[in-house]
Amino acid sequence: MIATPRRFVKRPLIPLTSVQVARNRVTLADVARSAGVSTTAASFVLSGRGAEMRISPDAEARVLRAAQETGYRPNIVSRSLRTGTSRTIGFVSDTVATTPFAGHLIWGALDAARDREHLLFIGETEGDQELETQLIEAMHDRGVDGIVFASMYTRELDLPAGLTHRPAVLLNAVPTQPVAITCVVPDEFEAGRSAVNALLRAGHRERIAIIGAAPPDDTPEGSLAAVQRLDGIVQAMAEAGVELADAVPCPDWQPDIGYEATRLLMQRTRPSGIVCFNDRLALGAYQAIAEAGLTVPGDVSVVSFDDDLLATWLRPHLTTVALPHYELGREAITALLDAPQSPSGGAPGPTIRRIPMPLRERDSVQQLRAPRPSRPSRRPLTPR
Amino acid sequence: MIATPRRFVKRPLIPLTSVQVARNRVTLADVARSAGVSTTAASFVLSGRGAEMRISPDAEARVLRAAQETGYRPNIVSRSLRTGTSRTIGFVSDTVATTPFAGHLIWGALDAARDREHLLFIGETEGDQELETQLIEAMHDRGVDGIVFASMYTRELDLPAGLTHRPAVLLNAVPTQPVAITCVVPDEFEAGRSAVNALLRAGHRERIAIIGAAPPDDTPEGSLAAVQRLDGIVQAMAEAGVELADAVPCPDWQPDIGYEATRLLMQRTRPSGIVCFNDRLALGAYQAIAEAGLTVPGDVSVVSFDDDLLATWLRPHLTTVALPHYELGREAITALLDAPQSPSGGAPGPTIRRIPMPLRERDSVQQLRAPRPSRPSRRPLTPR
DNA sequence: TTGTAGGCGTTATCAC
DNA sequence: GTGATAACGCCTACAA
Repeated sequence: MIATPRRFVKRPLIPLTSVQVARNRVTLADVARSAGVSTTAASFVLSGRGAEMRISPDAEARVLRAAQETGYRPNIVSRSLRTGTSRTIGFVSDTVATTPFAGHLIWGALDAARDREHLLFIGETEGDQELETQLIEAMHDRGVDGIVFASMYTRELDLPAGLTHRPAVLLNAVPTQPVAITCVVPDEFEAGRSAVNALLRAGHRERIAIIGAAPPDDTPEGSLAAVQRLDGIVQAMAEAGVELADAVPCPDWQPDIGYEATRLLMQRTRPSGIVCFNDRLALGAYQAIAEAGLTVPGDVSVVSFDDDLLATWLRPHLTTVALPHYELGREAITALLDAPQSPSGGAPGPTIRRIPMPLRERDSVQQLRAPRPSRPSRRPLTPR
Repeated sequence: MIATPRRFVKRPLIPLTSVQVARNRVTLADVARSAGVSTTAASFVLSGRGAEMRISPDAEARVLRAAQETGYRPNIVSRSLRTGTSRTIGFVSDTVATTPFAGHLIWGALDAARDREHLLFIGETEGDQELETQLIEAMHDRGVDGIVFASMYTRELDLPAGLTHRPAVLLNAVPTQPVAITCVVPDEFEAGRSAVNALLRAGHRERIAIIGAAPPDDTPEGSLAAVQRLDGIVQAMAEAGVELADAVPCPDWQPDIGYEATRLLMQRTRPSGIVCFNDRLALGAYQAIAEAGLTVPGDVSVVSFDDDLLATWLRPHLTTVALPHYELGREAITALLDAPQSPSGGAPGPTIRRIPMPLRERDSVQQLRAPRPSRPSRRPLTPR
């Protein structure tokens, strides 16, 4: 009665409903029966606590074998009902489609989730506040262990209802309210410094211009990226003792706007180096520069932000400061799963984790003269 | 004992585990208690079958009000355990990140799912067969109602294990095996016809060349899109009685390849119209044409496929046949949810739903002379 | 060392 | 017309 693995023996007849779902999965009870032990024993063995519970090695082996042979997989739905944990995370963002970035954000999140044996629900809100709440509720209805709430461009946002009750992480965003929540954002300020520094290091000092925003604070509405990139640029230039030659603010960062802005720039200051606030603007800049009969980087050097796919499609390849979307996605999931259970675990404000934005040096910056002996870089002393 | 809504009355003390999850949701029992009826009655009312079960109007009203007031939301996990349906769908694709298209595919799927009150699990396989199986199993462990298995470019694929047991739909792919499964794919063949026809309609007849594949069958490995676009192009030209002037096959459809291919073309045949097999190739073509001191569309007209974001970034805007990613995503979910329950519901082979690829006419095609009086277009008589 | 039993929240059966 | 009651699959306190 012990040795013979009797699979699928008389399962109790269940009253079939008119439309009965096919349930042909192997259950824990099946495994236990097949191994000749109780479901309790089987449960302990399969959760790795067989030794702890002092199950006999023989019984343990039988359970393991039975599970193997029957291809048993635990039903996470029922486990979730019992334990309240579903190995499932909700990923809600304002956009998954319009920007190619979204893919990498999700990619990183998926990878991190997979490492921890979690699955991801995806939801898109298109910025609709009611939809945000609905999605978050729908996910909680399905027992998610936590939610990552993501924005596609770095910004401040009002925390949607339902996020605060259970574990949550903000991705690419910080809350307007002073709530205790973990935020994962790219380090846009350092990125601003990196971008101009690429130009400064190559010897550009005279005619550096920027496209996308203008000091002190002419930036696209609500874009934290714009503000912080600008801050970084301004600070790095001040440190180097270099004047900003020109700046064209842009309401929207699209190629045609970059094109017009650059035409304006070429008439006004004819810069030798341009920092574009993203790669699309840079595409427009390339077009305008070519149209003026000039070349990149021979006549004009161009640096940019984002490291869009576009950056390596352009000729010459564009030097740009990358948004580390993959890392951002990863970090958000990691932070969520590693978070202490209590949301009230510390200071009464957000915990902000800044992810570095690496400079991708390519072919759009002209080396003007031998690099100056680098003096020890003076990093800012004031906290941001 | 009836009228007073007593919420949160003595819930039975449950033995707390060491780490007990906070369960502060309102349950059906809470609602029933609050309305002074049994959970059965409450269940029937809330599932809209109150009348059918002849619940008194008064009781029904009380239940509805109690649910409203307490903000009751059904726990889908437990419902799923009981009924086997989770209002959840798995979306597994080989890539969500590398191509911007993926976003629109997912977008359409999300929208369709939301219309039907379903949530989407997302998974990425990177083409790894073991990962495919793991993901599909992980989703079934969580009780998904079905799975959409998506490819990012149209192709044939081996059906991964675990897909056939429960409802599934193939997106952007057809199975190599003759299994009964619904497939949703873009109509690449008609797209091929549309592309050349845009050129032919504009009066181009002499020097039409193509970049990306060459007749009869020099196409990138495994790409159904390449084969079918080529077929469509060849057929449309044959119908119009026009010879193909030149063709450059490309192993990979990237900008630099398009650039080189176009340079070759300009030396060899100096075409007046080029059909590029995707927009990235077209970007390369633009670059090569400009470098040769020629203009689009003045000297060379360009048509393409995909309607990448790129298409409207280029100057002039690119005429291209769009991949309807949003529609594809929508259709896959719709097909999945509308599918008859039995997988063995018909012919022993895939059911293929072809989604039209619309031509986006923009500024890269030059009208050569007044359009010829269109003779009735001879559509193919042979089935594909 | 192993098994029994109860409960997670819902739905469905079947007596009253 | 309504309300116990059982069951979905899993986990675990507790009894044996």
